[in-house]
Amino acid sequence: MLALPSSQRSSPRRVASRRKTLALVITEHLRQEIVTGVREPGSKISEPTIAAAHDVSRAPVRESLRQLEREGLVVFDAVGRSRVVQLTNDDVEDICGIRASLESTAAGHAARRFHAAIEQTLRSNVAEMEEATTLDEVSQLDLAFHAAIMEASGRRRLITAWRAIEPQLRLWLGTLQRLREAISADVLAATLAAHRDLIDVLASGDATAARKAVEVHIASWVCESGGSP
Amino acid sequence: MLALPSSQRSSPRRVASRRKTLALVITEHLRQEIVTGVREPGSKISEPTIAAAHDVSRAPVRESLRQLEREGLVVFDAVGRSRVVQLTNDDVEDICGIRASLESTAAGHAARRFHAAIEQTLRSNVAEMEEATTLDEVSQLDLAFHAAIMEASGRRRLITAWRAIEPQLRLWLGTLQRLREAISADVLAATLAAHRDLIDVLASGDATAARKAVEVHIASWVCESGGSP
DNA sequence: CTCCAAGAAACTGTCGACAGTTTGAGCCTC
DNA sequence: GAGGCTCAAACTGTCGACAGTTTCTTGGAG
Repeated sequence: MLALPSSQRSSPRRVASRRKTLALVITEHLRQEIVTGVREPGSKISEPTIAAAHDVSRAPVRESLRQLEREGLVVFDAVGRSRVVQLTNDDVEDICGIRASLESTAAGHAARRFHAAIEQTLRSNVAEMEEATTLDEVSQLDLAFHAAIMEASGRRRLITAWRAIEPQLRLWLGTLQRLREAISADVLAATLAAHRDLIDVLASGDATAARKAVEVHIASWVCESGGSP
Repeated sequence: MLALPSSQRSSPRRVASRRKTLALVITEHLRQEIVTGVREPGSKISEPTIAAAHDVSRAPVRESLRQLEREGLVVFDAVGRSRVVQLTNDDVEDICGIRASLESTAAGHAARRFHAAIEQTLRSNVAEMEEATTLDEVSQLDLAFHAAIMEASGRRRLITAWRAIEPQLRLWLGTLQRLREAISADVLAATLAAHRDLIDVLASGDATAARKAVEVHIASWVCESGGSP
């Protein structure tokens, strides 16, 4: 079963319900397990089991699973059983395509409303990535960088759509990571360079150039290295 | 309150639970009410009220609302209250952009795997549209035409993403409809022509041309007539 | 007549329970 | 030893209930 901070399983439970619903906590936990591969693609997920593991009723678990379905990490069959999604090569290709489109559109908007605070965020992300050592750290920071650009666009709907596929990207990246060992210095250097360039383009305010730059960056990134299992 | 087929409110209720969950029924009903404007954008939605109206408990209602949230028709505030979404002009613009991107990508795939059954579906849709008289009918058929192209792509992920925004498109189209009265003959003719051309391009198997054609078609369609309230 | 406050009403998040269905396991038959 | 059948275990969909909050209402103070 799943490990959980002991505070939560034996305490009155109603304690931590300030704005942080149980469903949210469980969602995050399950998402983590799926993305990191602790739960294998295709493996079954049973509501009662998870409920018991978290010492809660099935209600919040149900909600979590629906949320994860929306994120594309869990799929339900015709009779309502859920399992961890198994991404196909086609899926990955589609996801990357959608992602590229969303991010390049967002970059266009971001270029138009660029300002110091955003630049600050992006630059410190790059700085952190320079220090990063593990492949996992780099991935996290890379996603964070792209997430920051999405936020910078200020477009509610674009952000929503991007959030809906981001977990799948993480899942896929995680799968790849478990196959490789470390990150090649070349790739890291290229990523850093691309990110720096991107910041400059955004700062220039040239929306068209920003869109193009993002498109190129994403296309050159992992997205066509051909999928998983 | 909401009207409902009387069979459902007084009968044993467990009757119709074959594959059709209550949540599904309620989702469809609410979706209909939202896109048709019966429930106004921004209006509050309370679980107990809807549950009572459908003569069910809150559980399926809850699930329905989450589903509608995923479809972008319902939004939840920080304290968990839900309301009908109010689309902004930016939202509409984003949605149309995402839609164009998804559909043009799908058209590319569809062109490569085009076959008689698909052509049949599309052509009969056009035929129906020629007969259509009301603006509503035309809208329905137009959406169905585009949905058919998405299906024809055979790309799971693209279809999922498209389904996630299609209801919002319907909502927005419905809003527009309620402002205008009838459909202009010009627009209808142009749409029909575009759809016929599209079928030919798909049949030719030229993926690049298909992508382009869809992009142009969508761009020329309602999506830039500038939004709602 | 306006503004604030206490109380009531309405809601959401979560729980435990039950019924009908589906999946699995074990046993019996060839 | 393989295959089919029966029964039990496990699951999902739904229900009604309760507790803690938030929101609306109504009465009172200024």
